[in-house]
Amino acid sequence: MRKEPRQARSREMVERIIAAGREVLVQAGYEGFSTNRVAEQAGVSPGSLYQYFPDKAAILDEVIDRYWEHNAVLTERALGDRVAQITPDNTRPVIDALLTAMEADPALLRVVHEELPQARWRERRTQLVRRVRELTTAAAIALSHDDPHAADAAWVIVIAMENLATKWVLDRPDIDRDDFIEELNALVAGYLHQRAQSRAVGGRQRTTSS
Amino acid sequence: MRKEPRQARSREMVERIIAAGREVLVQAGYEGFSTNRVAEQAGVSPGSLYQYFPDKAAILDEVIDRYWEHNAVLTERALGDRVAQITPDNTRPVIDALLTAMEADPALLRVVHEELPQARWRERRTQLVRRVRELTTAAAIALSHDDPHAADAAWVIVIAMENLATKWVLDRPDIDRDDFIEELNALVAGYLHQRAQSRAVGGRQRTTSS
Amino acid sequence: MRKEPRQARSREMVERIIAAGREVLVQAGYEGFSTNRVAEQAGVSPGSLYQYFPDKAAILDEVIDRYWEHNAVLTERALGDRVAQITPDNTRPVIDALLTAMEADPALLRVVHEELPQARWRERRTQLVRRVRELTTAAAIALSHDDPHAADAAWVIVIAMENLATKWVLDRPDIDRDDFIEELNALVAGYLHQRAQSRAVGGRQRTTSS
Amino acid sequence: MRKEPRQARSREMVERIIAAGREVLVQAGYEGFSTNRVAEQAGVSPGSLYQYFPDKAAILDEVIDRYWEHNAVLTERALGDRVAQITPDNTRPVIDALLTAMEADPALLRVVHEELPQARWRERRTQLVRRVRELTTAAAIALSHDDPHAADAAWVIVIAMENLATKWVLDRPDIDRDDFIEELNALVAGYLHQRAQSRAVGGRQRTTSS
DNA sequence: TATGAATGAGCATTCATTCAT
DNA sequence: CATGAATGAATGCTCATTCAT
Repeated sequence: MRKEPRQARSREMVERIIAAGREVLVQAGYEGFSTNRVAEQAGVSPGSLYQYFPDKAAILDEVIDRYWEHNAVLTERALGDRVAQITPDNTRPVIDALLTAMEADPALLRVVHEELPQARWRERRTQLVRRVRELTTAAAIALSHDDPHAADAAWVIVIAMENLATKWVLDRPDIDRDDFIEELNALVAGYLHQRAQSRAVGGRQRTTSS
Repeated sequence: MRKEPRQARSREMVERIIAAGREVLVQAGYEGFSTNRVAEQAGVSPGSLYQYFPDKAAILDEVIDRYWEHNAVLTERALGDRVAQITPDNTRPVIDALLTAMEADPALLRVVHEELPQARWRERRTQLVRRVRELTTAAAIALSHDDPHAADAAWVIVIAMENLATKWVLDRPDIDRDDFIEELNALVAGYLHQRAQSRAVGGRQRTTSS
Repeated sequence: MRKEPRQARSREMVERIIAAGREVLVQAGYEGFSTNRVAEQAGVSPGSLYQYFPDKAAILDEVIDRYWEHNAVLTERALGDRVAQITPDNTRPVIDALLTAMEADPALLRVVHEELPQARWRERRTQLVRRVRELTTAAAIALSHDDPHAADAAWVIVIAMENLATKWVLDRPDIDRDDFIEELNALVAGYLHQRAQSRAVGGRQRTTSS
Repeated sequence: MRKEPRQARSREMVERIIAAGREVLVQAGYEGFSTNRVAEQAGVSPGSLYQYFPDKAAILDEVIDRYWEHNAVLTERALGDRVAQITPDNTRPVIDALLTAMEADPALLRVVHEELPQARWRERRTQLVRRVRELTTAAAIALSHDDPHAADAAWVIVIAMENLATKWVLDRPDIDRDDFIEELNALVAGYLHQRAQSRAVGGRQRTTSS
């Protein structure tokens, strides 16, 4: 019981450091993410950082983890509400949820996507993606029961959606939000129909050979 | 004319530095790209770098420039050979060319896409993308003459293609190369048909409003 | 109050660096004044310098400032004691004070006068000089109330005094200290009398015209 | 005889390098005086410098030597013309000559006096000074035949003249040229009379003792 | 001789990390 | 626990000098 306050203290410090880390990441970018700055932002001495994290990388890892977790939760929640409405022809709720999640913190989104060495957080990204992928695979399969390439299609859709949504938020192309959702919906729907049709017609045509 | 050998010497040195720069970039990553390492890799003294490049950034820029130029040339050439075969229903040659270009140097592709701060080289990327985009816009318009959103569709397609191809090369999902080309072709074709059809049916349906 | 030792630590470190800086300046000269050398001389790591000074120039500035301040204080004190005895015919106390100040640290005097780019520290020098100049102007005016060239005379005297004293300390000509003071006193006194007399006789004679 | 052209070539190159060195010294200052700049200014390769001078310092030495030599010649010539007019009461021609010499190249004068480490060229400076000193000593002795301190007086006068003239040219105080010459003349004349008088009255008065 | 590419020790400065207090 | 002064290896870059051609 006497340990409680200490534990509480620890958690509080960890949170403070992570919050400061996120702030610094957003304000100063990946290259400006220095331990001194994080410590200063957290109102803590540089040495204290090392009581809670083994090194600078660990702080950054935690910040990024939190970011993906946060996004995953947002998406989960959004999907949970609307999952009933989703069909291969109407993926708008999913896309909307995705966009909403990304629009929550564009500054951090930018740093995460454009400044971080992606390799280090590849696994983390997967977690957000997974749920959407599952749904998509289900949809692809629903449309064409015995498609041996359904998983491929799901991969294509998820990657495309994630990147298009990200780029739309970051690069702000001159496309209205609703129009954009419409385009993505058309992309998915068209893709699935096209595939179903190709299979019905009798397999793939190959015009190239590598 | 008697100066030729000297010029040759210069070129040789420039090439050596750039090759070393590329090597360091691949091996040590963007953060490990230091002038001392480049010099060492080139078997040259640090001072020599500065006879051929004004500063570190210039070396890096040249490495990246070469990369994009290389890709652009490869793509151009590939497209040149097959451009006649391209239709909205058969984008396989374009996709194949794109993949081939990217497969040429996956290690560098990884650094360029996953470690470089994108902001600094945004413009470079555009140059390769442009040619594909033009073709795509043309295709979108061809399919639906008075579509006010043709440019949106082109944006969607180009971003999707670029990212899917990149991710396929880098993340090596378990998808056969030909199958992958097939999927991308279906994605584009399905998308364009879906859009054409939606427009024919009488405008868009909106289920969400933000 | 409990912070005192820390403050003391800081002061101590600053003093150590400045002392080292002075030592390096004297031993290695202006051109040899490098941060690494200062750090080594201070028995400190190069990085530590930058906790107390923003850059190399700041260390150097502080060393020079201290030097001038020290000189100014010495001179002020010396003058304070003897100012009553000063007349146009007896400037010995001023000269003595000036010499005493300069003799305090001839090695540093040498660097300051012979190695520093004067432009950068012109202003500093002025501060010490000013007091003497005021006294001198007063003396010049006292001797000849309505002389429009009194300021010129003050300038001549101050520049001459400063340089003669400096050169005497640095070049160690074979002149006894008391004899030297006597000579300078004669120089000033003779100058002022000569000028007063010339004016009385009826203005200046010009033998040259430019 | 076949060696003549080579020798001529050598001389020419040496001259070119020295001229370039002077130019660089004036334009870029002592800190900007780099071998590369000198070579470039001379239209010569950096390596060639080392055929004629052992190192950078040697070039600089020669430039400074020439400067003092030049000044000495100018002064000699000026004095030669007017030496008959010089008396203890009329040093105007000497001063005028001194000023004229210094005014010939104020930019170089500035570098030589305010940027160069004086210690390295102490001896050179002496050469210009010597002639004036001799004349002055003669004048001092003329005024007071058996003065054991005549040499001291000469030293005082020469140092004072040199520095006052230099400072006048460089700092451009608000003193008319003719007025300035008048002041210096008064300084010398007054000084010599004062000393003669003191000696006549019966030796020196000491009010200070160190 | 003359060249100029190549050198490499040296510079000022930064910042993740440690450790005595 | 928390501190923050101290560290020192590493950075990008300069420039006097050398030497193969």
